[in-house]
Order: sequence, then structure tokens, then C-alpha cells
Amino acid sequence: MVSIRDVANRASVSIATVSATVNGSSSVRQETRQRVEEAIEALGYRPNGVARSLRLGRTGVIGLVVSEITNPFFAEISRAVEETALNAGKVVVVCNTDENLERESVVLDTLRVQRVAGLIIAPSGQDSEYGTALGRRIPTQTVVIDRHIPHLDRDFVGLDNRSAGRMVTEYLLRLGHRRIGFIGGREGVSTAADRFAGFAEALHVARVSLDPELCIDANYRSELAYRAAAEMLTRTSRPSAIVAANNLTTLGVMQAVSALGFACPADVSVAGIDDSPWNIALRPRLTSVAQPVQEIGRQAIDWLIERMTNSADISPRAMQLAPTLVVRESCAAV
Amino acid sequence: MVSIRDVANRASVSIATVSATVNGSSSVRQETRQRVEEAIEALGYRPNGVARSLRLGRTGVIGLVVSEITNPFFAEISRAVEETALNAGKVVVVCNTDENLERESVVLDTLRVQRVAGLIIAPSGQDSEYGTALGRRIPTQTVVIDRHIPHLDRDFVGLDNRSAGRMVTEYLLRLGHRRIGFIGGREGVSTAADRFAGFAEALHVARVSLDPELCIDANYRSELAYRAAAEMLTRTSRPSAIVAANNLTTLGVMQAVSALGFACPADVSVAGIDDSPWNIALRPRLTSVAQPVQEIGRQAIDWLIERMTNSADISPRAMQLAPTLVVRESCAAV
DNA sequence: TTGAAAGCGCTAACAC
DNA sequence: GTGTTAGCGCTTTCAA
Repeated sequence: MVSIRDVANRASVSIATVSATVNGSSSVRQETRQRVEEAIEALGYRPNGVARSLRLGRTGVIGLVVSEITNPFFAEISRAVEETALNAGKVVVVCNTDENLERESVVLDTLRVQRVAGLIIAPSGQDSEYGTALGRRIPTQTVVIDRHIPHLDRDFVGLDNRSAGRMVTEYLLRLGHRRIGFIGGREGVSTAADRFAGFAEALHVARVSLDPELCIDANYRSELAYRAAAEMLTRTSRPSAIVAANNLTTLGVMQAVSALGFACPADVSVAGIDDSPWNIALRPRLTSVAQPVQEIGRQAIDWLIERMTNSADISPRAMQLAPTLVVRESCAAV
Repeated sequence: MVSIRDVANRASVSIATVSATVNGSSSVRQETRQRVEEAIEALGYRPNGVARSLRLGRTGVIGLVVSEITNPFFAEISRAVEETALNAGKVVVVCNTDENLERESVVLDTLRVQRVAGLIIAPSGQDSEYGTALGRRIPTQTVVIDRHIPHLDRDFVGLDNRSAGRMVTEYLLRLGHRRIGFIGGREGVSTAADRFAGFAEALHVARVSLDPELCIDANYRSELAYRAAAEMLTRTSRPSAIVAANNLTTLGVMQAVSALGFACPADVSVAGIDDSPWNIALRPRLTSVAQPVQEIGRQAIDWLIERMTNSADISPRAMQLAPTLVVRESCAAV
């Protein structure tokens, strides 16, 4: 591997001059600069980022820890984050924890050893005890996304989940539905709780009573959603509409509806929270509340870069981005 | 940041002893080791990976360059790669190029500056000129996946695309189909060419003539596939079955079929190459040839780690993994 | 405008 | 068993 010294030798200058040239210092004579650049070109020299990081005490590498890389939501987030970061000359290390606290722990430790300069994390835990512990293990330069964790004092960017829950429900109410089922997410997780709260709120405002039998948590998994929906739909007084808490549960619900021989939306309306580009071939086309995925990713990286550059300690901020109702064909008026 | 020196001071030993302890050298007395470990614990010391990398001349960081992170295929690949790597104590930097050669270039350069120890890349280019150029820019410790590039002398792991094309087609032929449409991938790309070759081969063996009007490339995009399928299906002598070249094109085809009011599989059978977990709610359930995604990812990382450890220069190997036909409900006998 | 030299945190060869 | 020390490739004073 060719080092700065080789370039210096070839250009007959000192390594300091090479360094100055590479870093665009203005105090290098034009002629010298040219000699150095020729040498760099001839030797195919690329500065050693590791050495530079050691010297500088910082790396410019950003860690992005997601809890489920196979979910289009996080895939899209990482795409947005990476694009912005690359434009700012930073590398992003994407790590996947598969919602596994132990893996999250290993990943964070490795990231720490590698001295990443900043972190964007979609946490896998949920309660305040976890929040306190996590807070001790991650740098100040961290932005938390998606799931809000109590006692975790960091910037936060996510969906306004309560609004999301409210919006789908209000839409269904407007269509005349009164018995609305809710296939929920994971118990104890903020996104799930908020989406449900929005659902309950909308019912309450419309003076429609909430039937606990019609609210089942499915841990954000499609198989559980399938079973939950099947259970609801085989009851004597089945719901006329179902809200599914995320993209995976929505698929489970759609499956259950068709497996039981119901027509959607003629027999049951289905509305999802969280859209997915992979739903394009679903029939009927899915009505759902979409997250502003790009915006979440971009806001997170913007805040992070801000924290990484202005060492000034800004106090933690939180941003809940508004969802968008995308009306397609899976909901009908009663 | 607490350094090795702080630990040494606190434990009243030299930094060499701390290093030996951390790296599990057996020549540290039990009692000393314990003192050091206590100091590490008390100070919350984590070795500086950057310094270690500089000293060692290698980083242990693996770069994974994918061309489309939002495609479940690559998301799943990165999941498999990362899991294995993490177990081997290595970090994976996932970078996405969005099939953009310029971005690929930037990414590779950054990875080079960061001195990644090894690379797994799903290339965005295709021809031999690109292959030669790419070969000069990536380390010997590289495994190429998915798309085979001429003149690129590196380990390669991918699907046996020809078999995949043959398998779906044979299946359709067995069901009695004779007019079979093919919605292809991107012109010039090995996977697309091979899948088509398999298709043509199967027809040839069955003595069914290949109608060029029934073979349209859709660049692996769903919108183009939609249009191509729509065009085919509105012709006077429409195909009784359609093969779609990947997960995205398959969705486009399914959309077109239903948009034109055809029933699948009653009117037209549809079979895909490359499955996706996001298809679970598709009706009819999709018959397709699945890639052994996990195996591809694992084989790639295994070969890579082998190259990274045995500096011995093994000559480039290639592995084409067998696809699996998953019969569901989107194909019917004529 | 350029160069000499210190030092970032670590490992490993060698001395004790 | 443990300590001393050189040096990985770079940036950054400071001196010339």
C-alpha cells in the first residue's frame, strides 16, 4: 500500500507538503502542488483513513442500527440516510439487530470499538430501564428513530403515530363503519401504543364504543395478524372494517380475509398503517396511512451531522412527522 | 476517551501487560490479569479499534456493496452476511449504489480510503470493459455476487440463472402451455441473459418455437413489466402463460393481468423467477423459482473470510447455486 | 512556502 | 511475567 511517504519521495517534498496538498491548504505553491498531484496520480495513492482518524481522534463514520433490515421501512430509511451522508462525504455502517437485544448489544459494542463518530438507532428495546441503560452505551452524537424510548435523552425522529392511528380510523368512521377491529403491534412499544391510542381517540370522539374483543395485538408479525384477524372474522358479530398496525400485520390481515372467503372491501374493509412499495400488486389495492420515510431518514441524518460538527451541546429535540392517508380500494362504505 | 495508558496506570502495570490481557495472551499471571480487568471495568475501557487497525495494518471491516438495498433479495443477503460476519467478530459496512455507476465509484473510493479488509459486491455495471476497470479498483479480497461480470477475476457466487429460467419454463410446458411470454430483465446483464437462455433452452428441448414478439425486456422494473405484459395480453394471439424475470417484474405482470380483467391462472398463468417474502398476500399465491438467498450470502462471506485469513492466493472460484421451484397457485394447466 | 518532529493508541519484538 | 520501546500513516505546530 502506497503511503504519504512514497508520494513525498517521488515528488521530492516532505510529507507535510503532501498532507497540505491533499487537504487543500492554500499555502502550497502551484508548481509544488502540481508535482505532488502527479506523484499521487502515478502511484495511485489514497490517504489512509485509519491513520487520519487516529490522528484526528474522530472517524467520520456513521453507524446506522436498524432493527429489521428486511422491512422496506428500514431499507428505505437506510437508503435515504446513506444518500445524504455520502453527499456529506461520510460513510454509513448499517447494522441489523433483528429486534434482538443481545445482537444490539454486540453491534453497539463493535461500533464503539470502531469509534464511529455518530449513531442513528432504531432501538430494539422499549421500557425506561432499557432506555437508561442504552443511554449509557451510546454517544451523545446519536439520533433515535422510529420507536421512542423513555429515559433516553437523545434527539428523536419518528412518525406521529397517534395521528396515524386517528387518521385511518376517522376515514373508516366517515365511511360509516362502527364495528372496527384493530390488529395491534407489539405490547409496550411506543409506536404500537400510540397507534392504538389514535384509534381509540377517534372512536371516542365519534362516540363509538371500543370493543376490547376487537383489539388484538399481533406483535407486528404477519402470522399473528393472520390468526387475530381470522379469530375476529369468525365471531358472530364480526367487524365491518379492520385497521392493521403496520405493513406486516396488514399482509396477514389481507391473507386471513381472503382465506376465509370474504371479499375485500365488499364484506370487510381493511386499512393499514405504514405502506410498502411491495404492495403494488395486492388486490384490492391497499388503503393505508403512509410514513414519510425519506423525511424521517433525512431529518435524522441532518440532526446527526449537526451534532457531529457543532460540538455545541444542543439539548435533545424530538420531531414527529405527519403521516399521509393514501386512499386506494380496500375500504368501502357500509 | 479512556486509553490503554489509563488502564495501565490504574492497574499499576505497563501498557504492554494491558494489551496482553485484552488480547488473551496466556503469559499474564492470573492475579495481574484480574487487576487489569478490574481497572478496565472500573474505567469502562474499550480498546481503540482505529489505533489497533493502524498498527495491525488491517481493519477487520468488511464492505458489502449492494445495488438496490430496497430489494428484499439484497436486504436478505445483507442480513445473512452480517450475521455470519458478526459471529466471526467482524463489522460489515453496507453501502447501496442504487444501480448507479457514479455512486458505486464514490462508494468504492470511500471504502478504499477506510481500508476495508474485504469486499462483497453486487456490481452495477455489466460489460467486460467495466469488469476490467472494476478489477483494478477493488482488493484481491473480494467476492462478487449476483451478477457475473466478464474480465473480473474474483470469486463469484450467484444463482444458477440458466437453470432457473429452464425450471419455470419446463414447469409451464408440463402444464401444457405452448405460447409462453417472457418479461425479461436488463439487457446485457448476465442474470437476465442467463434466465432468458434457460427459457429458450427449455422451449427448444420441447420443440416449441420461440416467438420473439413474446419476449420483452423490462429492465427488471415493475412499471416496464406492466407495460410489456399489457402489450402482450392485448395482442390477438396472447400467451397462455408468462414468465417474469425477477420479483419486481413479477409484480408488474400481476398488476397488468388484473388490470386488463384477466383471471390468473384461469386466463393466464404467471410464474416468477426470484421470490419475495412480501408476496405472501398476493392472490393467487405466486408460483416461482426461488433463489437460495441465505446460501448465497453465507457462501460469499465464507469465501471472503477465507481469503482474508489465508493470505495464500487461491485462484478465483465460481459457484452457481441451484434454484428451487415453489409451486403455488398462479399457474394452471391449459 | 516548505520541512522537521511530536504524537494519536495500539501491538510485538526484545530485554530484563 | 512484565516492561521498554519502535513504529503503523497521518496532521499539525513551529522553525527555517
